[in-house]
Amino acid sequence: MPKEKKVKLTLKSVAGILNVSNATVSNAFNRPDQLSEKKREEILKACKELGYAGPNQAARSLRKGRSGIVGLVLSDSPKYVMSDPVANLFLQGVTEFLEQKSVNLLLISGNQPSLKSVVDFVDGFICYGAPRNTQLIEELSDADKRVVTVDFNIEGRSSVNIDNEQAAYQIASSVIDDAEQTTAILGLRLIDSKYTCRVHDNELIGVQHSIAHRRLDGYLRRINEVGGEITGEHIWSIPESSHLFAKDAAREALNSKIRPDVFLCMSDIIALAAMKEVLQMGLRVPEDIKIVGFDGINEGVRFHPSLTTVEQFSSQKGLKAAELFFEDSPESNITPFKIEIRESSQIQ
Amino acid sequence: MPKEKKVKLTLKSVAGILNVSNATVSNAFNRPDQLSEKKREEILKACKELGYAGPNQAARSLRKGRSGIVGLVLSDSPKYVMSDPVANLFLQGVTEFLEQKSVNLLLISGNQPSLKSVVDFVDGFICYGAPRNTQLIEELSDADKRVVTVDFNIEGRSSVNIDNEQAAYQIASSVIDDAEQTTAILGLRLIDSKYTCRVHDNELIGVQHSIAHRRLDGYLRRINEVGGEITGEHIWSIPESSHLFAKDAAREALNSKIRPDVFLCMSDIIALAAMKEVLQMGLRVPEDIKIVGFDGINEGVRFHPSLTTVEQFSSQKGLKAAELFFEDSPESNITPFKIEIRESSQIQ
DNA sequence: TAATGAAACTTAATCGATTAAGATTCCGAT
DNA sequence: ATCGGAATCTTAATCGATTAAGTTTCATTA
Repeated sequence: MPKEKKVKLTLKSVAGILNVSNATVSNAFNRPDQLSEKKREEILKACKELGYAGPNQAARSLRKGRSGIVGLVLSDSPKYVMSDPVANLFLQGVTEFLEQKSVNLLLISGNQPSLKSVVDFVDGFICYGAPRNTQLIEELSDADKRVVTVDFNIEGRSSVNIDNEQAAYQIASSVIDDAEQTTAILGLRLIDSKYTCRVHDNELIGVQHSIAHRRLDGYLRRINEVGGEITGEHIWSIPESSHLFAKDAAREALNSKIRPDVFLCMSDIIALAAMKEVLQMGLRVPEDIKIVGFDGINEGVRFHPSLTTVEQFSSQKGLKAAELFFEDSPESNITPFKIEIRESSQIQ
Repeated sequence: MPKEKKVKLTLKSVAGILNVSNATVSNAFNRPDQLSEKKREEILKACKELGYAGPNQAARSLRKGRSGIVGLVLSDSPKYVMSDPVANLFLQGVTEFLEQKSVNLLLISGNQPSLKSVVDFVDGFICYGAPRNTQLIEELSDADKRVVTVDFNIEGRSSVNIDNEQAAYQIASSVIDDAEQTTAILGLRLIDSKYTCRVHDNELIGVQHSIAHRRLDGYLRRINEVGGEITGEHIWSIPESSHLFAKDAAREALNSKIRPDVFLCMSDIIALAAMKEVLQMGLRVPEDIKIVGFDGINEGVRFHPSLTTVEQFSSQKGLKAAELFFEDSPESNITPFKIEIRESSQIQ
C-alpha cells in the first residue's frame, strides 16, 4: 500500500524543508566536493528521515541525457525470440555483463512499428538478429545513439558475428568423408515460405546474405569436396526453429527415396526434433543415421544420445555485445566457435 | 551514423520554425480536437520534412507520469532466471500481452540493491518469484505504483499463483498407489544449503512458506495416504534447478540402500537430469523406475521417454499477470494446472 | 447591431531534476 | 588593514515536453 504523505517529496520540497537551495541537496547526492562534509551528512540524514529516496531518475535522465538503460532490440516478438534457447543464452550473456555495470535492459520487439516510443529512454541499442520490421534497421542506422548489432551488420556500427560458413564446413567435415554417404540438409528459412518444404535447385542459386545461406555454403563446400551428391531434393527449408516443423521435415526426408544416412541441421532444435523422429521410427542414432546440429544448446548435451553440434558460445556473444556497447568507437567482432563431437555422430 | 543537424529538433524549436506556439505543435501530436484539421496536417507534414519524429518520450513521461514501461522484477539475476525454462515461458506470456498493449518491458534483477534506479522509469512492477534481496519486497510493498506478484504474495497487491500442494498431491497420486513402492523425493531448495544433500527428519518439521514446501506437503500427503514409508532418508534438497546438482542427487539416491522405484521431482529440469542418469546406468524408465517432474517444460515432451509432469501453464501465468497489471484494483488469481501423464511413468 | 459563444491559438506554469555562474563567507598572506 | 582566493552556498537557466487558463477571431442569433 502506498504510504500517506502530506507533500510530494522532491528535491525542491526537501530543500524547502531543510532551508537550503535545491542545488545543495542535489550536490549532497551527486557531488560531495561541492559542499561541506558536515552539511552533506546533515542533508542525507534528513532525507532518510523524511523518506526521500534521492533524485527522481527520470528527471535526472532528462537533464543529463543518460538513463542507465540499454534497449535490446530483438529480431522478432519477445515471445518468439525467448522461446529460442540460443537467443536465451545470448540474453544471459548480455544481462550478466549489464548487471555488473548496474545497467538495466529494456526489451524491444523486432516487429514494433518504430523505435520512437523507446529511443528517448535508452542510452543505446543492442540488436540481436536483423529485426523483422526493416524500418527499425533504418532507425538504428540513423539514431544518434550507441548501437551494437549481432548476427547481422549495419555500416559504421559495432557488430558481433561468428564465421557461419566456416563453422558449417567444419561440422559437415566431421561427419562426411565419403561420396557414398547420402546427406539431407534441414535448413532454416532458406526460402520464404510459411511451411516446411523442399528447396528446388533453381532457388539455391539466388545469393542471400542470411546466416542460413552462409551455413548452407559451408555444408555444400564439404559435400562437393568429397564428391557427394547434393541437389534441391536433399534440402529442406523450415520456416522457424520449431519442433513441429522440424519433425515434418525429418519424416519427409526419412520416407523419401533419397534414404539419407546423415542429417545436417541448421539448429539444435531442428536436430533434436529430427532425432526424436528417427528414434520413434525405430532407427538408431548414430548407427543408422548420423545427426549434427548447430548452436550448442544445453538440451543437446542432455539428450540421449547427446548431440554433435557447432558450439557457438551464444552467451559469450552476449557478453561481447554488451562489452562493445561501452566502447567509444565502433568495432567488428568475430567470435569463436567449437565443433562438439558427441554421441549422435560417433559410433563408439 | 548520426545525421548532421543544425539545431536540435525539439517541440520548441519546431514551433519556432513553424511560427506557432509549442502548445499547438504538442496538440497536433496528441489532441487533434484542439486545433483545426488544416493546421494539424500542415504541422505534421512540416515535422516529417524537418525530421522531427515527435515529442521526446522521456520528457513526456516526466510530465505525464506514465512511461509505457513495465518493470519485471526477477527473483534472482536475469542470467540465472532466464536459464530456467519455466521462467522463460512466463516471460513469453508476459511479453505477449504487453506487446499487444504496446508496452515495453524493463528487466530488473532480484538481487539489485534497490529499485530506486528504475522506479521512476516504470508504470509499475510485475514480480516473478520473491526477489532474493528481500529489501526489494519492502520497496515493492511501499511503492506508489502498480504491483503484481507471481508465485508469492505481498499484502494488498495483485498476485498469481497455482495451488502447489494440490498439484503435488495429484501428480504423486498418479504414480503412487501402493505401500510397497519406494519413493525418493528430489526437492528444490528445501533446506538452505549450497550443495545437494539429504534432508534430515528434524528439518522437515519447520514450517516454511516456499513453493517447494507446499509441494512437499502434497507429496507427503499422498505417500502417507497409501501407507508408504517416507523419512528424511528419502528426500534430497537441491540448491538450484540445475542439471549437475540434480544428477548428483539422482546418483546418490540410486546408489543408496533405499533403492527407489519412484522419483518425485520438484522441477522438470531435475526430473530430466535424473532420467538421463537412470538411463546411463542401464536402468529402464518407466519399467524399473517411474519418474515425474513438475512445471511442464517443452523439453519434457521431446525427451525420450517423454516426461510425466504437472503442466502449470507458465506462459498463461505470464499472460494473467500482465492482465492483472492493468486492473484498477488488486486481485488474487489462482491459475489452473494439469497432470500430464506421459511415457516416463506409464508402462504401456 | 450588439451580444453570445464556440473554435483556434497562445501564454505560462509545471513535471523534478542538473549545473554554470554569481554571491558570500572566511582564512591566511602581504 | 587589505587583498586574493578557496570553500561554501544560492540563483536561475535548462532539459523537452503537457495543459489549464487566457486571448483572439469569427460566425450565429436575437
